[in-house]
Amino acid sequence: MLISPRPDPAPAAHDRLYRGLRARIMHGEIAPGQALTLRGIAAEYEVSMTPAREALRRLVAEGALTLSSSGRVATPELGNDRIEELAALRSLLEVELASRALPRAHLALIDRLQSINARIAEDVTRRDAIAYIRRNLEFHRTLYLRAQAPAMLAMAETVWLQLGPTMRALYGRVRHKEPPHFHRLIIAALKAGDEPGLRLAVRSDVTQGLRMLLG
Amino acid sequence: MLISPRPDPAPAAHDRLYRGLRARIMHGEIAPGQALTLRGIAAEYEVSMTPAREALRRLVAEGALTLSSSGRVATPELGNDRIEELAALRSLLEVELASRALPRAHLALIDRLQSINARIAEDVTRRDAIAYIRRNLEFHRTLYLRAQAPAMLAMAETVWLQLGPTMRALYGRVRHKEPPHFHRLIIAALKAGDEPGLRLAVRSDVTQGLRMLLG
DNA sequence: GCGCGCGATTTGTGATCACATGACCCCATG
DNA sequence: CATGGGGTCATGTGATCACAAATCGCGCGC
Repeated sequence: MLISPRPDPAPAAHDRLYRGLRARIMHGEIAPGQALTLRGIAAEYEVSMTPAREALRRLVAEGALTLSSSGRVATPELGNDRIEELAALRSLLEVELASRALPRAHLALIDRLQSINARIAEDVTRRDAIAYIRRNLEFHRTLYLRAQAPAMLAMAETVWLQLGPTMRALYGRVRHKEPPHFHRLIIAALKAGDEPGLRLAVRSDVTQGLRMLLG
Repeated sequence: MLISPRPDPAPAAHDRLYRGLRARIMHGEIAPGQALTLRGIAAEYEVSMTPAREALRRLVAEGALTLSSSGRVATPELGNDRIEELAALRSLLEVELASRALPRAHLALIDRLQSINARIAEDVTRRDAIAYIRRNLEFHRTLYLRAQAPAMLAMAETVWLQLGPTMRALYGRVRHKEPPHFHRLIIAALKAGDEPGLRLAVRSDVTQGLRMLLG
């Protein structure tokens, strides 16, 4: 009796659409206010409307897309107060996640964070905003995975998702010259086992980018 | 030029299903581990499978339902670590929400909270667990609405949703004799404008109920 | 030249159907 | 009596269709 060598050959169409769209939104590949049509998405992924509807509905439920009164979906155009609120949420959640990850952060993790940070520096000099956003989130997610708090991490990712299109607009117009300063503070605090310093560094890193969007 | 007297006569079927199911889950009317079938839900609400699928998918996206590997949906059966994590999330979010509501809390709000609290006492003596859960959440939501932080409130409600079926199991087996003690502390702190006291009272109230579920 | 209204087209909603898969149950067999 | 196999039924997935409403554009009239 042989076990099938591939346990799941078909990852379900609606899930494929969901993952693809989610990644594009979170990484800022879609501008704020851009409308997405059911038939358009369906045609792009070469499926029917049904899975496209489910994927979009799921993203709307997570706040990644807004649903107009007539049912049209589009990426959200965030007002200043909403951006401020989401930044506060990032602060709350990510400071807690970092704090929980601290006692579990061993050397291999710090090495990984430093290598991600090096790649971020490359993306900065290459002026690649989308790659920068993606790797910045990878930096944070790598750290927070050590917190062993999946529900909390999921909530943080939901916030990232909601900020995705806006971050694109931000990094698209701001000229980045410095590699991430606060990331080095985070790594230093991790090395030193300095929890208050880590909390401050994470809060600063999270707040920094969004603050210039408000001014 | 006349404006139509009823701007939205048809609240959309899938949304009606979503709201109905969401309320039932959040208020603990569905036991943990209970399976929900597409055709069953569709028949219960007298619609076809399509809107039922969207409503269930949306609830899955919010964490209110879990999706097995074969696509079946059921209310989640939470492990102790997950419950602990969700309680920590409630603490984080709701302490912040209460803190933001404090400077805006005027007398009318406190009166409303006290009247809700009185009804909770009635529900306790009546041993009505579902009514108790519903009014307890109403108490918290009424306070947090003053925080003017819709995204944060939405996240808190998502956590409530995930805890809904588990809370039912909790209050179903615990014999409640005392009316909510910490609610009175919250009201007292609001009256006194005592922010540290308010934070402590909210954290205690949120943690109290879940702690006995872990032991 | 400008605004308004009407019509064609786009778009979301919901129903129905065909299909594949996983679950469950009953019975035969050791 | 326990156990395994086979078949039936239940269930999720995705496609297609009909319909209604909203949107956009074009042309007419002022």
